[in-house]
Amino acid sequence: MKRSPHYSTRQSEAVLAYIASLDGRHITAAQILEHFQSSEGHIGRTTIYRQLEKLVEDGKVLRYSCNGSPGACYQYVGGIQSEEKNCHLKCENCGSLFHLEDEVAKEISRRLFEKKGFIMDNIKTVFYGVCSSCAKEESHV
Amino acid sequence: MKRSPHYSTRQSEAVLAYIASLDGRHITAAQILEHFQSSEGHIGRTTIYRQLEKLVEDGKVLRYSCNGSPGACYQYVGGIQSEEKNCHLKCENCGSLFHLEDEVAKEISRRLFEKKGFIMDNIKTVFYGVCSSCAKEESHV
DNA sequence: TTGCGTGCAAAGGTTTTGCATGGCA
DNA sequence: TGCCATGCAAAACCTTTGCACGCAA
Repeated sequence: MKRSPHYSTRQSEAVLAYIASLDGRHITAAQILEHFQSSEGHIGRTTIYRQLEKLVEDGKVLRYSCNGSPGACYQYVGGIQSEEKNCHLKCENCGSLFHLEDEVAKEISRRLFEKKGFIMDNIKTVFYGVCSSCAKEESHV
Repeated sequence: MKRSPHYSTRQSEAVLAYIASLDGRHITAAQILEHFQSSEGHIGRTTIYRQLEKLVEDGKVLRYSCNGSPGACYQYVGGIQSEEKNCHLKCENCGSLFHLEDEVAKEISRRLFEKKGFIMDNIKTVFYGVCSSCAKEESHV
């Protein structure tokens, strides 16, 4: 659980910059790999996986699987969660990511503790579902 | 996207029966594989994967990834993808997976809907954190 | 100088595919 | 009988590891 200090390298900066530049959209590991194979600033596969691992540990990036397809997806959340350590809501329809107010998160967290003695990790926990805009659209169809 | 008619075979029945017998608990592909390697009614790897694929297409079974661990998880949902299915609590320390009582899940779900208009997907949502037994141990250390 | 970071090659594990055979309807 | 299903072996994937070298602090 302890974190070693991170060195700043060309590769670590580039991976973070790239995934952060997606503005919250998610991307597959394969796509990241491909991006850094082709662009002039080549980065090895191993390094990319290891940087992603660190970003996930740091809570800057989320890792999850997209719809049963093999291969993980990554999504930058560093900007969202920097101040408050909030949970996220992930819309399975449009892919948008929302952050949950601290108040509600705490309430849920407390509930889980009372009922199950479970200490929720706000950074890692992601609620999946359908966001309000998508729910509206679906009801029209 | 079209479905061919399915033949009923010893293997297809056995796979469905096994996963349905878990009463909603999920299971990894590896565990299913193992089960049918060892039990007297041996079923080949390929067949198991293909049966699972069909069950997922039919909506009888859900496939998702358990956190970052490689390998998919499957869960029987019997065609009713209702809001009544349980969420899971995943302990980041010991790795145990717990089920969350329907009552609590509903409460949380309702809260998210009220506050954010977000319709939670109970099946996909996983709460990460530390379970009660691990919390106790940690406090002793 | 120290120890983390990098990247190649190779290993490890999961899932899919080719193909000949078996079995349901 | 006509297809679909099965299962072995092998291929195709995704991710991690071993190891020697590079480089930030």
